[in-house]
Amino acid sequence: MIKYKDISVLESGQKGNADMITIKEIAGKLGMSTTTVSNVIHGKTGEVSPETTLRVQKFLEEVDYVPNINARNLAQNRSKIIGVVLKAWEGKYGNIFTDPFVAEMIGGIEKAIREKGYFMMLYISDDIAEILKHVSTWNVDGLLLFCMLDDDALRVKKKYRKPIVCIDTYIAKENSGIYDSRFKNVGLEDEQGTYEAVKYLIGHGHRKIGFLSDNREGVDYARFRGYRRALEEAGIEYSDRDFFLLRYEMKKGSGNSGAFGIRCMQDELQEGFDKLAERAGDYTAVFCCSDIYAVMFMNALSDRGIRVPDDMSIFGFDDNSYASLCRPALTTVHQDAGYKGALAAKLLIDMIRGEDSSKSQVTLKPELVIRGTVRDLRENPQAGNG
Amino acid sequence: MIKYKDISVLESGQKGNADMITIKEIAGKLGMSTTTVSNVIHGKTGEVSPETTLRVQKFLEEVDYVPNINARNLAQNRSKIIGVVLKAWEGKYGNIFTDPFVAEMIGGIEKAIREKGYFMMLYISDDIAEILKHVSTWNVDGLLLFCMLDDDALRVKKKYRKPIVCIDTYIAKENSGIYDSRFKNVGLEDEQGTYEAVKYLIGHGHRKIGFLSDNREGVDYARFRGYRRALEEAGIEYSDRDFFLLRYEMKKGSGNSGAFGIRCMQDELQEGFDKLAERAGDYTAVFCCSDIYAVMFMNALSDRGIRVPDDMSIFGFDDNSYASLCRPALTTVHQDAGYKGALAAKLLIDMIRGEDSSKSQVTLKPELVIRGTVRDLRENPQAGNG
DNA sequence: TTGTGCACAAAAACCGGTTTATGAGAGTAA
DNA sequence: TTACTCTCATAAACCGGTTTTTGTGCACAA
Repeated sequence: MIKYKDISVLESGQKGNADMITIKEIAGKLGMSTTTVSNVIHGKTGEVSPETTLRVQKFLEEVDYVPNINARNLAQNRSKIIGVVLKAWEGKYGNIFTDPFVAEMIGGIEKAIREKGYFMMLYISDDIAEILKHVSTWNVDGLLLFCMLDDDALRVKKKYRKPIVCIDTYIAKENSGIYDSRFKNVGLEDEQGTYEAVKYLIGHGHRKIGFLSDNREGVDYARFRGYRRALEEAGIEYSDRDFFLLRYEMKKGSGNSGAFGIRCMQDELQEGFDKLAERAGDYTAVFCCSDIYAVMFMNALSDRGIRVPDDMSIFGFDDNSYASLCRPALTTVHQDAGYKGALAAKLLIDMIRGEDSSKSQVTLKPELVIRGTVRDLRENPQAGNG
Repeated sequence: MIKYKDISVLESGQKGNADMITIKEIAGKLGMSTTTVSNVIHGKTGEVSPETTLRVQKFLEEVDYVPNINARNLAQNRSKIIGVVLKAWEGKYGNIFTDPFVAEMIGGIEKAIREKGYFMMLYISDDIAEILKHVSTWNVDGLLLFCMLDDDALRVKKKYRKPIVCIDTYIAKENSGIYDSRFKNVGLEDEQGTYEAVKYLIGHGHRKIGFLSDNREGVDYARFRGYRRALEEAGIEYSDRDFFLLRYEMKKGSGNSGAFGIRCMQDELQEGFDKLAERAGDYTAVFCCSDIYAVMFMNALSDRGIRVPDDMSIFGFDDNSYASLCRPALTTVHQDAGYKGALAAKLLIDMIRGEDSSKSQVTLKPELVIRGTVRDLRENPQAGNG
């Protein structure tokens, strides 16, 4: 009976979001077209006379006009939102943010995104199918992927048509062709960093050196290669027993049955370390793939009376806040998580803006940070080492 | 010359987001109206015949149709996004996420939001003006505020017309009227928790008890009241000297010049604790307003040879991951940050959905967690206390 | 006087969905 | 036969912006 238009005339535009004034209403009240108002909003001087511009600006200010972002995004086919996706289980040790490395990285990402005038949508899931489903609906301008292995990253790329930057994804050689103007990676020289760390241990007289991690993929595998290289170079033999593998299971009965390694439930991580600590006797040093694991391992050692660094030396990785706060402070491989995240975000936004920076991969360099958890076993330590 | 429509006819709808198929195109290819397709998508059986429904569903599957979220949001005037806003300086100790309490809370929030089918936009700023500016443009369905004092929360409420839940905002009595169906708060019995902690210290023979914090507002002020109450009850006098106040400055020269307290730059926090530790001699125990400060303070003590708990007892607050990982493990007041965040998110989404749960404030109860940093000073300790 | 170009503003198409109003045809009761 | 209801489908309005196209009036050159 009554049509939309009639109603809107009757109620003079009081529909929908009642307290939001629209550009049409403004144009109506000022007796001009929406184009003119829009032009003023976008600072298109030259299209509008100075007087009109001023009049519009004043009015906009008066009514505290805020554009409807959905309408704007629809018209411009963008969103100014960056999707940040972590592929992670809940509770490696609590939730993924509790890992100081992740926390620092997210902080760096958030800041970079914000400073570039974008916004950040954060999404965590272990289920790649779920991730794929959402990724295509979000309509975000770009994607930042973290904790994602080859296959998953490839699948996301196939599904999502806009720019993507991965952090710490190690694309296998056979897939390395996927890097293009729409897909980049920011990583770290994990292998080299670990190589130098283990070389440092060897240089300080260690020969029985364990390698501690919870997996054999991605970043940790790169670190493992560095470890192996350092051992080989020093003529030290490696056996699988030297791999302090801690497999934890999300749910009872899950987890692929690896040939070796300690198993534990995700919420009983410390128990897993306690068991690993039983094997410590044969070693003088253990390289740990993350600081947090290093700290938990140190606690397990200390609980059985093994002192660090007197009885056992520990090398960590990341140099996160735990490393400097724990006592003895941790000797570790430093990487700047915040910077890494920020860099990835910047690369992504450059891609979104079409300012493409030729580089398809950026690889940062780690640094050793010597603190108090490595003992010098040499009989005549050379000067300058400690 | 050539109008839009002509072009679209010529190119058969190949404009805009080239790889996105629209509902109109689908309707065209199936020879039906968009209404019908839309009805199928929304599961409005009863409106569409079973055969048509099936035919549409099959086709949607085939072309892997994904609705344009901006168009949908515009039409429905919603976004399915929750805005999570932290008012924080960068780098209290790194960035705000590095605080395990915040990290755990964000984790809880993210999970709750995701499980309810919403998405999370994260925004951090110390600048309330900037926050206000964005808050009104985002068009998110609801807002979760954290680290926000009275005034700021009120200003946000004034600017943003949809549901808001604050976490740990202590609305002063004169403003308590702001709680309504659009505004709630989730908090903790901070005063009571601290009261019990300090009472525990007193019960273990401590009389000279310091209170350590970096501010005198919000949550920390509530804790301070609990501390004072416990002292008073035990007839212990308090002087401002007992307040171990650590004021840190974001930029040189900023910071209101308080009457007392140690000052330091934000990136020299440990130095600040070192100075605070100089005053430790007069005390047998210090209650710290957060675990992270407790750990840093303990490190400062240990650096000057003061042993915990032998020479000095420490009580923390939060029971975050540092508390259990540091050695000696920290005696502290436990609160479940993840749960707190999740609860706030759930409350908010209930409000968005119109399922209002009468309660305008939810206050959780803390618990003491006794570990190894408090010494029993009594000459004849009663049985059952450690 | 007649173009021609320019500054400015308005009209209308468009983004891609959702939703209301309308209608056609079949079945049924009066 | 008429009227009414029901089912299924379509047309068209609508959300609130942006952007292209068109139009008008005026100055200036030919």
